[in-house]
Amino acid sequence: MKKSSKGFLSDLLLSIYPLHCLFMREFSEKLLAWYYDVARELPFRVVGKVHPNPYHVWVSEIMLQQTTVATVIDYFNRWMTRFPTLQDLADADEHDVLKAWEGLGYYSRARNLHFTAKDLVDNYGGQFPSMSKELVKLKGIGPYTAAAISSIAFDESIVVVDGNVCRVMARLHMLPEVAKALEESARLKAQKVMPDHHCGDFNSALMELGATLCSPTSPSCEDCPVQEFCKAYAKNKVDQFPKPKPKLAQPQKYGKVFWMERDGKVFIRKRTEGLLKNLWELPWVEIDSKEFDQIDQKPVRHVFSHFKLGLKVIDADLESEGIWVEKSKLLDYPFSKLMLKVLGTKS
DNA sequence: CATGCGTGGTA
DNA sequence: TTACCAAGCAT
Repeated sequence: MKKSSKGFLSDLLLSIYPLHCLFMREFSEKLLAWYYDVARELPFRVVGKVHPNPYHVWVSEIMLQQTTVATVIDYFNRWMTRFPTLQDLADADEHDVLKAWEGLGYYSRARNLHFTAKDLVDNYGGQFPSMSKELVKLKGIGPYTAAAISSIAFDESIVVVDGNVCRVMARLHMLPEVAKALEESARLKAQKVMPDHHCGDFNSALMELGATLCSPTSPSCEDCPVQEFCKAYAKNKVDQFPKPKPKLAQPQKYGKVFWMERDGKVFIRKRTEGLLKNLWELPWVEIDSKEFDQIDQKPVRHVFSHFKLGLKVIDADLESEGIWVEKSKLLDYPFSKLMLKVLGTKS
């Protein structure tokens, strides 16, 4: 390399690279300092060092998908009592796994958790891979969860990109994208300020910031540890980021539930596919709003992720695929929240 | 890449 | 009451 070009490069690096480094370090250090100050004690979190138990991290991260911390805490504690180790989960019956998940929603998470526990025991020597690029191959583990496990339990320097991180990055850099495109922009921006160590803490800090100060509505910018880096704040446009994505209306559906009781036994059936797969239910069919209105019963209403459902319960006596269960044994079976509401009306 | 997949909290 | 949204993944 010629002397002149080397000098030019040196000048360039001296003028740009240190600035970038400085920004990176300042941002990360200020964010981490804030997090170490405000971090809550949680049964599935260890702050200040690498988490010693990948199984705990895995289970908690799966539970935390689209689910609030407050809801997860009790489920996590009960789960670890019921299935203390990966091996315990691998050895369990799916019935018991779904029962432990009952009420938490998105039940494929529980089915995949069980599947992957067996997969890890059978094919990975019961050990978790430490790299996110390996973890992501496991069923139920996507880019978010893979990065969460590898950073929190193995200190891999890879960012998690969830709704919080997308929102924080969208505001810091005034990112104009929405949905998938925003996720990729946010990933690039976040990875640039990702430190080499304390990676799990850094990721947790980013998410905690989004979950508390940098909230969707009425963020607390005055208390923000990284306010000085925020472009949207500087331009007084925090409320314009991230850009809202167009949403579609949720259809309303109706149904009638058949309450069948003989000799103290109640008829239930197991769902075998699709929505709420492998959970149990009282038999029911979808009906139109006209028939729904003609049934003189107080409706049970429930909101699913993509439609709303109203159900009315009628006494019936017919035959179909299913089993008869003692009323007192009904709750041994895993039901969705919807069915628990329906059962609640009959007790 | 858009859509299907639960539930609870909050404005 | 409605609308929105929360530490996503599979297909």
